[in-house]
Amino acid sequence: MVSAQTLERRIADSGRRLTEPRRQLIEAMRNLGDHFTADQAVQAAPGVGRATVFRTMRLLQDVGVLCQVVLDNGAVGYRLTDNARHHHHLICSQCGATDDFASGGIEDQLAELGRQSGFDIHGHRLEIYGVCSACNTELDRR
Amino acid sequence: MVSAQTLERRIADSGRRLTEPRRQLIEAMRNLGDHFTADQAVQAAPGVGRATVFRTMRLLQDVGVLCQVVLDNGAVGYRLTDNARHHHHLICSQCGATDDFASGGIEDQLAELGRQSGFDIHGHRLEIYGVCSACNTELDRR
DNA sequence: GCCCAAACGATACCCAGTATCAACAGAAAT
DNA sequence: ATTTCTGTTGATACTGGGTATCGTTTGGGC
Repeated sequence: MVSAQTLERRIADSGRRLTEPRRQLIEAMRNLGDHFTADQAVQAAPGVGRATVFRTMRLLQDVGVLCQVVLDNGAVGYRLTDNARHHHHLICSQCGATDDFASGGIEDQLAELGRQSGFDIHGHRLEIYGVCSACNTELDRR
Repeated sequence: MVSAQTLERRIADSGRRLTEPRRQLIEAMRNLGDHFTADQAVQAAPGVGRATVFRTMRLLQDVGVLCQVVLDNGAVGYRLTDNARHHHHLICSQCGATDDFASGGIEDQLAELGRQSGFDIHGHRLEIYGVCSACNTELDRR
C-alpha cells in the first residue's frame, strides 16, 4: 500500500497545492484498498465534491501514483501505485485483484512494429486477464 | 471495409435472427467508416432504438466482427473488422485511424508470465498509440 | 496577516451502457 | 398463406463515468 506521505509529497513536488479535500480523498482511496471504481471514491470521500474527486484523480494519474485499469468487460477501475514507471496489469476477472508487472521485451516488439507500420509509436496499454491463484483454488474446491 | 453480407451472414450463422433493425444498424455503421463512437452509431441509425443499438453492438462483438478500441485518453471507440481472430490495434492519437495487427510472440511472453505469477491467464488487451504516417507528414509541414 | 492564483463545490450537463416490459416480427412448420 | 413460438424490439427510465461553468474559498509565498 502506498503511504499517504508518498502521495502527498508527489502532489507538493509537482507544484500543486496540498489542500484539505485532496488529503481527505487520498485517505479515502487508501482505505478502499487494492482497486476501486470512480464512484466508490466519490462515496468514500463524502466531504469532497464530485468534481474535485475527478479532478484529483486526474491529477494523481498525471503525477503517476494512480493507474486506470481497463477490466475484461471494458469497465474502468483505479488503483494506487508507487510504481511510477511504465508497467502493465495482471487482473483477476473473478475478484479484481491486480498485480503490476514490468513489460520485459514488449517494448522492443513495438519498436519493430513502428518501423513496419509507419506509425510513430509513443505509448501503449496492455492489460492481462486471468484468474488469480486464490480464486483458482476456490474454483477447484467446488 | 467489411461487406454487409459478411456481417449479416455472421449473425445468421450464429443462430440469431436477421432483423430489419440489425440490417439498418449494420448499414449505418458501415457508412460511419473506419471507427466511430457508440453515440455516432445511435445517431446514424435513427430508426433503431437506443437499447437495440447497444444490444446489436454487443452481438457483433460476440460473433467477432466488431471490436472495442480503448483510446489513448480512456475513451472507447468501435471498429468493424473482418479479422475475427485475436488481434491488436495501432491507433493514431491525432486522427483516430486504426490498423489491426497480429500479435506475433506476445502470447508466448504472457504464457511465461502466467507461470511466474500463478495466474491462469485467459485473455489480454493490447492497444498501441502513435501518430500515423499521414498525420506525421502533416505535422512536419508546419 | 495579505493577497491572489489555484482549487473548491454545487449544479447541470453529456455520453456509455443497462433494466424492464409490453408489443412485435422472423422463420420454421404446417 | 397462416399459425405459432420465441427472439427481438423500442420506449423509458435509470446508473455510472466524466466534464463545464462559475461564484466562493483557501493554501502558502510574501
